Amino acid sequence: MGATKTDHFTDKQNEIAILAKALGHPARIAIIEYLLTVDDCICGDIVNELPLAQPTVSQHLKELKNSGLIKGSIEGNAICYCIDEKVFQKLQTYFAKISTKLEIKNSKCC
Amino acid sequence: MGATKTDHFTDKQNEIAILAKALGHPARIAIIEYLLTVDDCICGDIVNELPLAQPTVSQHLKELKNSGLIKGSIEGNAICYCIDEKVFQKLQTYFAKISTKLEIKNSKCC
DNA sequence: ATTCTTTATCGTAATATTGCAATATTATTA
DNA sequence: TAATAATATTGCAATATTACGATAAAGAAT
Repeated sequence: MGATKTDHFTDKQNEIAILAKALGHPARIAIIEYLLTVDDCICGDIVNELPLAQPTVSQHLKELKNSGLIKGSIEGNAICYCIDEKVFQKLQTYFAKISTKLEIKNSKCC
Repeated sequence: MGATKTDHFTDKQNEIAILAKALGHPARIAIIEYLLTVDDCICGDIVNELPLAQPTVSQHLKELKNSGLIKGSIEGNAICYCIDEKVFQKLQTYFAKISTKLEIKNSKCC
């Protein structure tokens, strides 16, 4: 009834699903891609970059942070949001494994 | 509101977001992982494998299919659902690029 | 101290998702 | 053709997400 039944699945499955879900919105993809291009990662710049209101961007940043994909640190008056490399490594490894398994299977399917 | 503003983002961003969103539920991760382990990919087997009712699983399969991650083909009375390798390749490439960019940046951040 | 700047939170409306029972659909088999 | 089997769809309730205006909070600058 609207609530995901996380308890029926493995920790790994839930973990990947949480990360994928956090990336499941174009605004959050845009935030990640923006962070990849800049050295300074000031929240205000992200807000200016996106075609959404400040509270909306703040909410998206919160979700990315909750999932672990980014972390924020106070930088004087502003806040600096940065990508957590380790978490993206995890995703890369996961999809690399899937691709490898698919090659091995050699798709005799459908 | 509550509707995602896809028109403000690039096609590529929307594309990745759609794929990530489709993987943003542990049941759908479980389905993908199950499909990786079997040669036969019969819908009924997926239903039996998952701790969810048949209509719920059918719905999850529909979402995976709509996103392009799997495709279904009629196999007599049953339906065979298979992973679309190309789409997973796309995801792998995307995350590999991100990891590379992160390495180059060498995280002077935060 | 007051004002300004920056970010977060609250409140709320619109929409989407999750889950399942009941039912429909479609192909197979008797 | 009727009964069976496998999936899909419908309808509905509960919850989650998306978006934004208004407002709060916290530090910087005057």
